[in-house]
Amino acid sequence: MLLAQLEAFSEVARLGNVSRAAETLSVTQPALTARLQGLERELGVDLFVRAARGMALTDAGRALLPYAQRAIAQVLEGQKAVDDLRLGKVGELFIAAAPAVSTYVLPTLLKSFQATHPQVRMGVRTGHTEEVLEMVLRREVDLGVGRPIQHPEAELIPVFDDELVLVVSRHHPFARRDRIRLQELADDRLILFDRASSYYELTSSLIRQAGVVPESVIEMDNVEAAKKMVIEGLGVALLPRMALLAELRARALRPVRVIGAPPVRRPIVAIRRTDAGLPIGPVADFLALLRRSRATG
Amino acid sequence: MLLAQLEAFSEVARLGNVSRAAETLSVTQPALTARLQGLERELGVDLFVRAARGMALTDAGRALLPYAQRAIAQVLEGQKAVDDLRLGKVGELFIAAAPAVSTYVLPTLLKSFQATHPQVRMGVRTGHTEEVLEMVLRREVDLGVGRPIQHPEAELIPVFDDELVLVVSRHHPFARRDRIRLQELADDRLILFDRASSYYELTSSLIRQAGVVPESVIEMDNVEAAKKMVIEGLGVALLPRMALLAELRARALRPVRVIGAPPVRRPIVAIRRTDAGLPIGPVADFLALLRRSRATG
DNA sequence: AGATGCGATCAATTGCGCTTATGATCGCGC
DNA sequence: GCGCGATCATAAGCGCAATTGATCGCATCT
Repeated sequence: MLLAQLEAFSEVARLGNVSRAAETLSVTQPALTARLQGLERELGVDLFVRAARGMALTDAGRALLPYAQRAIAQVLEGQKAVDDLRLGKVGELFIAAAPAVSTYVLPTLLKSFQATHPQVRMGVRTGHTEEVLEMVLRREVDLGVGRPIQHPEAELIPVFDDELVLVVSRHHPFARRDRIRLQELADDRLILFDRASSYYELTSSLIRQAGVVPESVIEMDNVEAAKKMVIEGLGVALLPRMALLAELRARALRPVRVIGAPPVRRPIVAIRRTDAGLPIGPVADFLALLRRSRATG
Repeated sequence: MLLAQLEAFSEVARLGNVSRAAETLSVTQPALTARLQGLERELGVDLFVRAARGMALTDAGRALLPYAQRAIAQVLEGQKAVDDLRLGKVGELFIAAAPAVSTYVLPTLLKSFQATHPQVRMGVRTGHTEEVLEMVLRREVDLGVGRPIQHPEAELIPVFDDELVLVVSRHHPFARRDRIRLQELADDRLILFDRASSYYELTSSLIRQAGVVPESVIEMDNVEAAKKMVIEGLGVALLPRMALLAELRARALRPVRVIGAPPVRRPIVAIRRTDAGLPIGPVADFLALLRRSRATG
């Protein structure tokens, strides 16, 4: 049985006239006649009584009509559901993100996403990249955001590069200078944060690599506290740029470039299950937003 | 969009495997692949992620699946509904019938019909043939049963011929004789029934035609009373055979043939709206039963 | 590394529906 | 009463698309 036959049946039943139904369906009248005959042949009953005045439903036709209409309606609704999803109108967007992303990137992004996708249910879960990967693999979230991590069932989509920025307080001597030499850091107190974060390792190795042994080190367990310490003039810190946007803009913290030390860039990637296919709908839209957000970083 | 595409989609989604789905659908694997690709092209989204292990639904596929399944289910249920109707399993059988039919024919018939069609809702309305016609035209009933009556929107289907039978009591002198001459009736009391019925006219004209003026006439308004009168020996009566089946079988009434007077036969017909099409299902089954019942008359 | 399973692709064929054109029937109006 | 318009059915030709069997490419498993 063909959907076209049911549409023909439904439309002819509605209009009681093959020729007019042919117009509204944009086919020729013989084509419709053939569809109806095919349907009647397949079902083994007459669906219409042919009169000079047109077509009238038989009992069998009356019995079939509601089923045909419901079948057609389901197809249309299905198309609409897929369209809505494809266009990102409806759906879900659950994201797992690393703490820095979750704290400093997502709020702004999700706000503007919510504005353009009011019907999309959203949710965020925070964890380190390994946990993000787990949540993606367990399908607890539609998308993960974190640093690159390899797994056969996960694929990574580059999103933007974060950068470790050396910052000092506005009153610090370095604040007036464009750039300094790494050795000058030896006199400063270095503020590290979150042993569990990948930044810790990066920061430490950078320092060690330069043979600089800072006079003292303060270890914090979160970025927010570290920033406060720097602002209060307790030391300098290498912090991810995405965590500093507000303070840099307000000039509460000043970036300092280190001569000879190339910027430490860390790619941020989106993590998807390999078997989820190309992102569509809300996920695709959010990914695009995420990549554009590089400009704001 | 084709129903075949939705079936392909649904089955592949169920089995996660194009080749196996092709088997259960009795088509080749490339055919299924083509259907899926066509559906994806039409919807503008991927429905499956192709992996070495098979096919996995995408979000879009998951969104579409319930609609596809419901559409298919509606089609199947529609087929079943038509089949049930065609085979007379379900449906309605509302009959309008002339009084004699309603009283003497339908009870037996509907009893056996009910036995073979337990799921069919039945109903009977009684009226003279003109009223039966009206009920048919107003679609209050599926079928009328009565004497022939012409109307442009009604068609008549011969069912059986009823016969007017001259009956006498078992003690009547005629009871021992095969046949009598019409003139012999002159000595008898003639029992007529129901001025409103067509039988009245027929009976009267038969008598008048023979030039016989019965000694006396008793007029009853129903067949049942008339039969009782005859049984009690109060006279003779010309009554429809279908109203006499029980008494003839019990030999409480005896039929008498009148020499030279051909049997008065009256066709009983079924009455259907012209625009209702060929009877199917319960109506068709009952019609067949009705025509076979001629044997019992 | 070879074998296996799976889906995509290819080329030839078939079938089926669509369109245009024509026929058949009926009701209606002049 | 006869032609005309409306309506659905039929016929013939065409073209698209589905089917098929074979083959390819890829990935995984052994």
